[in-house]
Amino acid sequence: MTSEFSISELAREFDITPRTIRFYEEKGLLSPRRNGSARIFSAADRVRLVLILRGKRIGFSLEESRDIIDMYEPATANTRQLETLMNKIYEKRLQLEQQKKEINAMIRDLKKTESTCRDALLVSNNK
Amino acid sequence: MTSEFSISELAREFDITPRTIRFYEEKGLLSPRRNGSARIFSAADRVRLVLILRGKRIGFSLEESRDIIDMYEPATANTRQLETLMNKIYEKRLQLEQQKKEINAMIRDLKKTESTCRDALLVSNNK
DNA sequence: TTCTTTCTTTACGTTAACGTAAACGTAAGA
DNA sequence: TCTTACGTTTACGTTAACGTAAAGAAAGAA
Repeated sequence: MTSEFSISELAREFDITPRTIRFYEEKGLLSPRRNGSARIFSAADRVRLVLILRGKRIGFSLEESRDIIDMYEPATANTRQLETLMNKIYEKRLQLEQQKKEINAMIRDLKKTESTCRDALLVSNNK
Repeated sequence: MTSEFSISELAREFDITPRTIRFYEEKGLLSPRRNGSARIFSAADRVRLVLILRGKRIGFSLEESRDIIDMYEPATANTRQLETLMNKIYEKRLQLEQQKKEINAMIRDLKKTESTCRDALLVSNNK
């Protein structure tokens, strides 16, 4: 019950095509185990896919997502590597905070427009 | 002092190329006034450009940004149009809220990794 | 007047992120 | 045994979002 998946299982679950998954592997974002020539995806592979798709929704390129995902697994790094990694993580967090601000600004503007619309509707209904 | 701008002025201010601005016009996101053949950008044009660039940072395509920006100017719409517009705005807001959640999730994960790094550094320094 | 700057249009090139199709292997079911 | 389903690799096609270069107009400085 070590949960493994075929390429089409994952494709179906996340509503993407097998081609997309193969493309991610081609770009070094995934490296599933093989059974002969067939790909076998572990639970960890699945998690990576989830992170890739999340990155997409946030607006990251595949390269950015790969960089971020690689941060999640420091593995066996020395002190120097750990320090530069922490800096990278900090930078990414700043970037994400910035994106949140932009999103909030856009939401605020949309709310304003929405209330303007509502007012216009009230006027046209009460006249 | 009705603040107008040339194409290169805007390009410099936002650190993009004139080509990019022309491209946005080509795609219907901008429609600056003309003096002969030269483009003259109003303050309103500049605001639209700001919104386009903000959309990019959030991860929107130019088409999405155009749709959103068009929402900002209901102009002279009838009741039916206003209602569908409000629905669109609502949808976009939901999408943005969702993006915020994804960003928060990513920040949370990065924080976890960061503290893991910090722990590793402490160990290697104190041993 | 010639040079430099800034603008224009037209058009072909480039990168990312896949789509699509060809050509083939393999295993299960009618 | 034939078909259907799923898998593979290879390779060319497509769209978005510009980059880049060519060729020329207009305007100001030396």
